[in-house]
Amino acid sequence: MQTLRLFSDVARRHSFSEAAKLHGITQSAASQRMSSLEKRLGVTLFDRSVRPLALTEAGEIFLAGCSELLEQYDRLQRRVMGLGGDPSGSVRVSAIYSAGIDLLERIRIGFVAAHSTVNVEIHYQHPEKVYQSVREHECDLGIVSYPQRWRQVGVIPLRDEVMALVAQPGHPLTRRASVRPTDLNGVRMVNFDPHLPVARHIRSYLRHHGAEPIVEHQFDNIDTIKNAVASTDGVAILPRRTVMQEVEMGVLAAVALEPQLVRPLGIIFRPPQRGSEPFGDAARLFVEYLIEHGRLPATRLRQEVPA
Amino acid sequence: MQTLRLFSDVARRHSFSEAAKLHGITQSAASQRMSSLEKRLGVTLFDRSVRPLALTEAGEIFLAGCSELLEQYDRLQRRVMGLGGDPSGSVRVSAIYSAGIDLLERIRIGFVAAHSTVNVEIHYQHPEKVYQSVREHECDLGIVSYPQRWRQVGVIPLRDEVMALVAQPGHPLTRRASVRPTDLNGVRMVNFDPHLPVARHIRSYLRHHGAEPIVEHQFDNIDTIKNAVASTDGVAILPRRTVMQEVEMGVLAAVALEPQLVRPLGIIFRPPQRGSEPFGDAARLFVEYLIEHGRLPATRLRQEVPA
DNA sequence: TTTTGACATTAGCGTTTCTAATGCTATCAT
DNA sequence: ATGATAGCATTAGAAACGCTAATGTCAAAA
Repeated sequence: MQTLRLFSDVARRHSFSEAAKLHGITQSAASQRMSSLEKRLGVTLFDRSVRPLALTEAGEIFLAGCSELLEQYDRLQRRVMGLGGDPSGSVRVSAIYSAGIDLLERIRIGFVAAHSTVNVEIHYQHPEKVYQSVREHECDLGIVSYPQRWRQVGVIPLRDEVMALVAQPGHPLTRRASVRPTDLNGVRMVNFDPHLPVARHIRSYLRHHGAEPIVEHQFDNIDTIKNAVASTDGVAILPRRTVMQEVEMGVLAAVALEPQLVRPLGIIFRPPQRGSEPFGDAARLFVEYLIEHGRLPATRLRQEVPA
Repeated sequence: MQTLRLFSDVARRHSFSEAAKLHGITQSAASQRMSSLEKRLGVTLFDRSVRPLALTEAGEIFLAGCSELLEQYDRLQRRVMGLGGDPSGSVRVSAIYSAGIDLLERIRIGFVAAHSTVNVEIHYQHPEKVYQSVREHECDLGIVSYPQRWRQVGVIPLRDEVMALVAQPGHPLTRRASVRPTDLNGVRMVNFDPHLPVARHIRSYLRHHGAEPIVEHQFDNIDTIKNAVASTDGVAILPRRTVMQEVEMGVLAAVALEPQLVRPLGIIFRPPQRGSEPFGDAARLFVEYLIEHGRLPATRLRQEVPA
């Protein structure tokens, strides 16, 4: 049983040493246990010939089964131990960078304060990696923008983030109370990398409202965009929340867009296979907390942007 | 894992020593392992103060969970090992005495011949015990007559056994090609114990056809009834199949009943709980074999007896 | 009450599994 | 290319764990 748990951790982290540390044993012990597990099963579970350790096909299957098995065992143990109380265990979250490290960290801290038996790990990654992590059992849930009910993932809408026009404090457009898309005609703009969902939605928003800004640069990460805007005369459309701090410090200025543009954030998870629960108890608890505390205090009605 | 398997066997057999033998270890080892399991869980699983060892409430819950878990693990292991072949493991069957030791044994032998990796154990018990065994996870499936979709068990009809009038070879009624219920008026009869379902159905059959035999004795077991009939002038209504041998040997005579009376046999099983399969792979295979080979060569249409 | 069967307990031993140290190899940076 | 680095494999020895055998205890049956 403990060996399965070790396997699960090794597989998710793609590392013997990390998993070993986590279990309080040496890397050597982990290696030996995994070898003997493979011998028992008569199957190679890992591909050791590549450096971020990979799983073989059999390993993938075994990982999926193990996750389910372990969760089930934990549930059983909890039931038998008569604990109606908090579940224990870990929740692994993969989030896109721009989900807001500050926001998620605040939520995480509040959560572990309320449920001290649960450990929450958040990894920030590129959107593609988030989907992949969820599909490959490397995490319990993912947080992405514009969640798509893609094959192999389920979706829970989380919140709509209001987008705002961002520019240097001295920029002419920042004088106004709000900016309309047509005001951006001919304005130099910094946008997201075109293969990020958010970039496609912004372009679509602009095109449908007849705006044709000059896209000067494209970055795949919010911080770089903020830096670019702060040091040039370009503008950008970013989630208002992500620039709050810079606005207060006077480094950037933000102006409301008219009509409003929102970026939906959502939780994605691997949908239940035949007969398994979508989340483990710890993960479910966290999702509930996330929905409760992660929504905007006063959520405005979500406004659809024509695709 | 192996400990869970041991627990499962101990719980089902209500015996440390038997389970230990089954696992090729000493009773002492089994005792120690179970103690340590209890310590790990922080719960008492067994009630050791009664002699056929009992399970505590927590033990019952844990057993149900373990069964599920172990089956799931076996499935996973098989998948990973790339075996699309026969499942391995044990199938535990509880059957009523009168299901026919000869019939079931023949089926069992045929089955293990075809699937050598599967072990089949059949226990013959009283009907109540069979239901209890199924409900309490002590077996994978049960075989009973007049299966009732009682709470907590699922039902698969297996076969209808034709009932016949049985008497000493010299008895007047055995001269005839068939016997009608009214012919039994005033005849001395040996019947099943009234709290067996089959007895209630026979009485109901007789009453609805206006027959009023004199019920002289009541036994809860077919062999005793056969003995009683063979050594007195009483008659009995028994499944024809169960007296074939005695008829051939000239110890008993059997005559068809008109209208026909049948006793349905069925398979009972504990219905799937949330998300678990109704049978393990080995058990499913056996059930399929049972249905295939356990039905009468030419099954006559089942004839309902008004309740 | 006595007997019997079954579980608990203990000590000692054997196997398993761990650690520590070292070697090997894939990746990365220069 | 070439060396540096990180991570896994392998080994031997040590610690830990689980098993057996023997004995004690208690519930159920006679």
